[in-house]
Amino acid sequence: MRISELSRVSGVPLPTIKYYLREGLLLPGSPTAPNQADYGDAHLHRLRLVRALMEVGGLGVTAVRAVLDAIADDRLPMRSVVGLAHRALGPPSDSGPVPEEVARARAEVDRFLEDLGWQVSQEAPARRSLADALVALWRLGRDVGADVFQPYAVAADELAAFELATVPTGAPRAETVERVVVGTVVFEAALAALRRLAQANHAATRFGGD
Amino acid sequence: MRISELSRVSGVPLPTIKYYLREGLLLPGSPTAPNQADYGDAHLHRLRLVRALMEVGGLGVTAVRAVLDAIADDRLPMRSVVGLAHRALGPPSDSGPVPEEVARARAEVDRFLEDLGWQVSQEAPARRSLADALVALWRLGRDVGADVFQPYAVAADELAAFELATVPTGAPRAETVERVVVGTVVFEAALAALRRLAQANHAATRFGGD
DNA sequence: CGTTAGTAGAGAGTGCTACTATCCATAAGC
DNA sequence: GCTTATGGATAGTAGCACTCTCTACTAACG
Repeated sequence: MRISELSRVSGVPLPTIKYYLREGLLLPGSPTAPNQADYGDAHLHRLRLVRALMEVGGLGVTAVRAVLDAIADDRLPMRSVVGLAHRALGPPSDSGPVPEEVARARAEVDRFLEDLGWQVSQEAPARRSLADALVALWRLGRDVGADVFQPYAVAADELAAFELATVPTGAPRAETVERVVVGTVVFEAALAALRRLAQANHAATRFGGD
Repeated sequence: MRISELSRVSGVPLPTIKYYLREGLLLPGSPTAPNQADYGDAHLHRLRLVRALMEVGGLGVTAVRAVLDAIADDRLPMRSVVGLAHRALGPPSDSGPVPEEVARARAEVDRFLEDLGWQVSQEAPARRSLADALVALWRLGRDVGADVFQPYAVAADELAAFELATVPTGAPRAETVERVVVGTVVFEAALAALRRLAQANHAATRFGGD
């Protein structure tokens, strides 16, 4: 199929597809002439993957490229790919000195995770995200420890166990990797949406009169 | 305290505080002279609230303003405030015609929520977010119904019930409202982070050998 | 066979957002 | 009285995700 058909089928504007090609998010089609190239189902699938990561997951172009590169690299062991996807999703990295409050929160989060018995890389960006959430609570006057997250940790653990268990075992590597990455991104958005819906439901009964 | 002290204590750059004042995110201090004003603890707290919503929650300036206005408006019933906060967090709104696939996903999500017995406003933006997640799965070749979200809905329901139950009853309205809004935003980020950490933990055992 | 529409590739431009810099007149602090 | 800080306002910046425009072609249609 040609680029215009790819645009029509996917619903992505043609200039945007060209932009993705320039940015290396899409592989070039196989050229049939100096000014003509052919795109296949693989391109369509990849384009949809890109859009899902950007629109549902909120990733930027560079983050998407990082994820795609990790998926494509056959030498990487599976769990590194998950780690790389998390790195792309998470905050960029430390810039400048870390306030004392944040350092304290990170230490508390580290201890909390250790108490849970979770084996997580020390560099996982989600550690910092969690610490940032704790700092935000402190700054708003909530005098809490990392153990406020306990109920969330229990729920997250159950969900993660379920998710990883439903990943098929025998499938080819690339397929498995993509499935895990898509699951990470899409179900994160879904979980957030469901939590808000559940909140709205409970708020109706809790604050119904007021 | 003066603006420079507010900047020093909060860690927010002074020009940024001025910007927030211009944008109406912060109330002006009480003027002590034509070019001097005094800021109190309320300003500091509000500034921290703004930063938490932006940095942890990822809200934009306009969304933050909408949330703050909703909090401040005493006439609004409590559950409307929650709804407004959700509206600020969620996708902006429909622009242009809705693809048939999306309409189908929305219908399926609506039926799913009805089956759950949840009482949620038809306009809740989280409905659309959830439908978007479902569409993304479809486009990536996963032939699933809205019931893939079942385990997530169970977890979300438990968490929401717990969260709303821990809101103190007797507190002044403004305090309660802020607590609920902060909880929505901060614990959403925390839950996402914990899910990734739990995934990393389970991935280590699941894909340990590879 | 000619006309029209589509194509690859690449550089420049756009619109938006969250800041950031500069200016000025005035006021605080030593 | 001199340096530094302040409020208020206007203008400028950086980054991002596109989107436009241009050139030199070529495919498809009547």
